[in-house]
Amino acid sequence: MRIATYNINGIKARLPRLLEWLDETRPDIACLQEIKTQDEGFPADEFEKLGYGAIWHGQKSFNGVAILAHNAQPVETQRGLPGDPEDEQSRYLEADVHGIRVASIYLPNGNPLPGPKFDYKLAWMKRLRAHAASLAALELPVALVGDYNVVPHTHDIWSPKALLDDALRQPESIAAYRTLLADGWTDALATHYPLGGVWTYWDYQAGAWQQDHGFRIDHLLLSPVAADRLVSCGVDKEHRGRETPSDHAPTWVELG
DNA sequence: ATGGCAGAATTTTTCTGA
Repeated sequence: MRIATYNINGIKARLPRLLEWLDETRPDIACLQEIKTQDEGFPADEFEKLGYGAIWHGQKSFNGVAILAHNAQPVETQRGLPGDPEDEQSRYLEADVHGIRVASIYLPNGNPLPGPKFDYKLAWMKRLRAHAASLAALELPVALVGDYNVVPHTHDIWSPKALLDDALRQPESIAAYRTLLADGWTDALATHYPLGGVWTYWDYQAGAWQQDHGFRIDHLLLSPVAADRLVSCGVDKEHRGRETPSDHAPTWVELG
């Protein structure tokens, strides 16, 4: 079974690319981020034609997450990250499907820093850790996948000097990510490619794609039971080089 | 020190992203 995460940067602008990717790679579960539409604008019919059931949590202009499942309808278990009733941003959606509990995560970027956006990022990561701990107690395998907006190591970016002043590479952001992993979550790509050098994002600007100036921020975190089933994982890098692409590439795990 | 690009909603600009 393959589970993929894909920050599509706008589901309306990206629909042809997204349908093409689904048709070509047929993931069993696809978690999407940055759908950038209100609930009414979600093109569920288009996914149904390809045999995908879907749930989504939209928001006007920004954010927004969704979960697609091949030949199945995801059963929603959580909408919005618990822990702050005043947080109205659509960044977390969770479901049971194909025998696994899966969450689609769009973690706050946190720029600029210092400031309220960076504070929000760190508070969000703290809430995620608490909620993840409650999921770890389940009997089901669990996968927390999405755009974490954290570059975990210096070997996860094209140059260790890049983004040093950015929220994606701040010591506090990285520490919060490592604390989450220390609770027992496996970063699938980090485990499979321990030397790094694997990118999931390339900026639209300054010829980043052409020069392979990327970094790794899309992560698939597996509970111990799910991690035991990890067969392979990777990035559908070629899709980043197509016409009018997202700035992220689809990233996936194969579980046995 | 700054720009470079892209998407959304409109406002031919502004905000957000990473």
